[in-house]
Amino acid sequence: MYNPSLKQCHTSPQANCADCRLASICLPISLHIDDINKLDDIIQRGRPLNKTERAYYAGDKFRAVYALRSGSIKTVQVTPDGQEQVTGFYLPGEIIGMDGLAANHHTNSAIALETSAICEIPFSRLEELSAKIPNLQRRFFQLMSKEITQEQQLITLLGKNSADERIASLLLSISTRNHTRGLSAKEFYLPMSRSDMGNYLGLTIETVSRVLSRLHKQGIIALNKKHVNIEEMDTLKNTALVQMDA
Amino acid sequence: MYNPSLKQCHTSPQANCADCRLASICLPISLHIDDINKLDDIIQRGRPLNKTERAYYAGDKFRAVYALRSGSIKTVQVTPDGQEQVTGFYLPGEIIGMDGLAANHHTNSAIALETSAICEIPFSRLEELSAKIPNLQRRFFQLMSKEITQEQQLITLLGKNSADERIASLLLSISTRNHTRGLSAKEFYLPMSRSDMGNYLGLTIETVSRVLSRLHKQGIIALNKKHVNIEEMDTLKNTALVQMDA
DNA sequence: CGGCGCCTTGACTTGCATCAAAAGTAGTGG
DNA sequence: CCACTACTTTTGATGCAAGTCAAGGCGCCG
Repeated sequence: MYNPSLKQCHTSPQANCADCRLASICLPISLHIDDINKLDDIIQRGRPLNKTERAYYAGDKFRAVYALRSGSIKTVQVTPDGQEQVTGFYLPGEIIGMDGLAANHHTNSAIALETSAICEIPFSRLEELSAKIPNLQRRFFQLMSKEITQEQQLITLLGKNSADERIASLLLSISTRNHTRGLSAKEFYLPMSRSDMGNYLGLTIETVSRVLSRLHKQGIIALNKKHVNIEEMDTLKNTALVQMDA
Repeated sequence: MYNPSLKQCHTSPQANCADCRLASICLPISLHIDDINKLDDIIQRGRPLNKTERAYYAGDKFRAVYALRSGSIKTVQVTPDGQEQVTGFYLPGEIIGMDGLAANHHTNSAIALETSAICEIPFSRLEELSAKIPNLQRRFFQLMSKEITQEQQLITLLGKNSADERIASLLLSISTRNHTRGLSAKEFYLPMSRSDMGNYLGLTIETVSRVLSRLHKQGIIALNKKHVNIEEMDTLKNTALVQMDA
């Protein structure tokens, strides 16, 4: 069931962390209420991004990380020979921009897949605050570590798995992450194009389309453009072999 | 030129960070001398690992991260269906174990590829110290971010590049990392087996062997078992297209 | 010197890419 | 509201890079 309340979130830009429906999965996890308010003080909420607009560009000086409040975002790297590689898809409550820390400039661009709202968290302030709030420091270390382990799962997927397994894994990843957000694990929209899926999974657009059609014909998923309904969850999980988790 | 002094490093287990030849590329970068000594106080140096011994096992409770002092290490993930995926190769001065932070247990095993010495850095102490030394906190954030960006480069490599490009990229990665350590960029030993290389790059052992033979026949590299001499650096760089950096 | 891993090489197969074209969808302006 | 254009997706036919299967070589160690 597609939950339109998500769409509405970016219409209340003044919402603070303490009230935010996503607080339980976002940066503030495990913080005391007064620490949440301190965090809230440094967060900047701008106007929503329209589809194809960018939160930051590859090459931009690194100044902040961003929490996605609503919508969805892809991160994209440009290779030296000018090709684009999609490095991740992000859903509300997830943090983007941590790639910029190492070299002090972003190595990815973050592009909105639909109208999206983000909370900008200036990094220098976050650093100061982390030094004062041990749980926040710990939380941020954890978020980066989670990014690392997730990327390792993607590496495994790209290194070892067939086209069918890759697609099934991506569908299940989005399914479980939706579920974590109180949405349906069974029925959801894919915010990205076939081309983005293929790029992310190391497949051509034709292969993505063929695999999705096949899963549809086999009755494992119902598919209408970007709207997916997982009809046989167990079969899909068997196909995936590897569960990429949230 | 293979520099045997590297081999000797693990024979001086009492070395401290301030004296360590690797300090300029390891965790202590940009720390004041007294801060380095504080860091040094929490570091534990055990006996060297023999080949195939593990610094930690996947599933182990996360207690520490580890700086590699000498030798080389691979990190390996086990997929649900029992296959192994090599997720990284590590050289002296590099930090391993940051995968364990997110879930509070390691998701990889760290396996010595040859006799190797490591510095164990208990994480709870590192956290405390990071809160007191801003440069250390920053440095550790940077190391994790670097891990993220490097993995994204590997994802791109696996998603978009041919067998030749993957092998060339790995050779160049090891070359530049050796160079950073004051060793030759041109001539070096590959510490890992063909099987490890293939596993890491998403290729079969036969393909790795064929590509290396081809590079050899073309005169781009000289190859004797694990000993590599890059004869035509520019050609190799052209083959790689993408430079995976240190 | 014989057995066991690791690596190389060759012959054959196959999954996915490539090429091509048509159908579907969205956006724009008259 | 429809016509027109441009983009995305689907489907089909063909080709190729890398996988699989198989055999043999090399080095190491007891």
